[in-house]
Amino acid sequence: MISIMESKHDNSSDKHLDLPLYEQIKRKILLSLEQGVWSPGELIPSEVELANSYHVSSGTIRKAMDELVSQHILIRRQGSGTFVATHQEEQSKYRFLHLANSQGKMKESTNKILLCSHQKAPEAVYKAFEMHPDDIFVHIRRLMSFNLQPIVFEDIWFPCPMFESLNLELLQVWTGTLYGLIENHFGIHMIHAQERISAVMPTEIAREYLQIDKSIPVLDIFRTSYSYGEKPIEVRQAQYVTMEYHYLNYLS
Amino acid sequence: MISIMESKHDNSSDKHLDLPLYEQIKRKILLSLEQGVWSPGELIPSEVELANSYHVSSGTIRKAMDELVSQHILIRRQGSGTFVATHQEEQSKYRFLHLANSQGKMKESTNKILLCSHQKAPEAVYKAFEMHPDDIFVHIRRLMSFNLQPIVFEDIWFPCPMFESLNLELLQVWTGTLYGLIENHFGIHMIHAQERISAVMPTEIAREYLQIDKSIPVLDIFRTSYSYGEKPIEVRQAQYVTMEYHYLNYLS
DNA sequence: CAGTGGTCTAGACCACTTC
DNA sequence: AAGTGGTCTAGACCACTGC
Repeated sequence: MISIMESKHDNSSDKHLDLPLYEQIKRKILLSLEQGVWSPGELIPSEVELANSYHVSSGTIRKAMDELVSQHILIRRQGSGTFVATHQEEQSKYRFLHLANSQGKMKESTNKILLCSHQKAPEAVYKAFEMHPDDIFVHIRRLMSFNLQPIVFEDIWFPCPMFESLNLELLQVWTGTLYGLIENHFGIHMIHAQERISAVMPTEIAREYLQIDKSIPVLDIFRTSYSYGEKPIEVRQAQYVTMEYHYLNYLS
Repeated sequence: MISIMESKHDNSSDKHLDLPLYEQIKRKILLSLEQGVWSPGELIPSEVELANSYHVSSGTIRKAMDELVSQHILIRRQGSGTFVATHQEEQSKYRFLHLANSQGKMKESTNKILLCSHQKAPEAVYKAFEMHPDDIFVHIRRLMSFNLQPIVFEDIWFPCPMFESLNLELLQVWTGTLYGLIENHFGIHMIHAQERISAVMPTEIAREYLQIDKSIPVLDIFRTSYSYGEKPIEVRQAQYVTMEYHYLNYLS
């Protein structure tokens, strides 16, 4: 295997000596994204330009990009170019929301912000961030409804000081998705998340907003979301009413 | 775009005139798998052999196979060849079981078959197969335990007459996974599944086997599994105790 | 019409497995 | 040593977008 360092470049910080070229390039692109060289939605250099600047063939660039495209990190548009993926496109609006009724689809949704404050977080939250009990977080509480029926009640946590400026007014003015706002105001794009799902009896406050009887169990969904660097960016704990809608998951 | 039909072959039933070559080849391979030309675990022809027999370059064959490999339909082993994927490898034993405790992993599991009979199925089941109320199914009931703790109680349904010969003795003799048995005795490989998850109070029979109090809610997971032809092969309804273990899902 | 990504080819060389 | 998949190249031509 020929590394970029040995063969052409004089990039003395290159640590990927034994990795295939396309893997080295993939990591360089990811690093550029992590460092904000290209922002969500932005056009990145064309395949031939990248091939020239990395001194590899365009086939190698394509192989590196193929993987990033399949991970929804980049988006190719034939004739236009390759773009940094964003949560602000219509198609990815429900990418992380696995909810459907028995007919398979969702009706119009509405989002109501119930509160937004800066405060300490419960243990499960600060531990997910590997932070401390006294650290301050932005806490957002909201209610999602489908067809005017309340379905999801959730508490969302972002760490300070990074998200210090996130406040109620911003949230209420913004008309897109929450992840779209995070991209727009902080330049951070969520690329994947993990959800831990269990069945519980709803908390009293959730039950009140979800307008269900206290005998009705709900899904408890604890999500941790990650951006490019594999560091957690957001944690949320949601309760889903699953009488009409269900959590849908595809296994492959 | 040049189709195989127009250019080289005389395959008069080719309907993929406008698809790229690699897509046409991918479908031909899938069709061969569906028709049982190659069985689970079997070695398929090498890339150069396939390139010769389809009259395309090896790069095109690779592109077709890349997609099938990423869908876990084929497995490449450098130096040995390309094989039809199977559920009998250690790595795919838990491919469809998204269960983990807070430490992230599962202890040893044991499977107890509670019953296996041939009978009519409830509405949700025969409808998922687009069959009729009077149709007969193989019904399997089983209990999965982790670390001796009962966690999953499930009712599994396979349609007759295809699975007529599936019986209690077969199940009790078999030491691998259920999907491994299905591959071994029926030559059918499950490639993906859909799960619909909700929170419910356990049924009385489930509660008894899962040894939980009647105040404890459980996950209700309705799974439909598919083989190559996108026709449903198996339906199961499971109840998961989520006090120690949780349903884990990765979003991307 | 220039520039982009999408498809396809032909072939070199490497890494690995099997005999 | 022979055969397999894995990496990488150089270049042709097509389909699509935007000016």
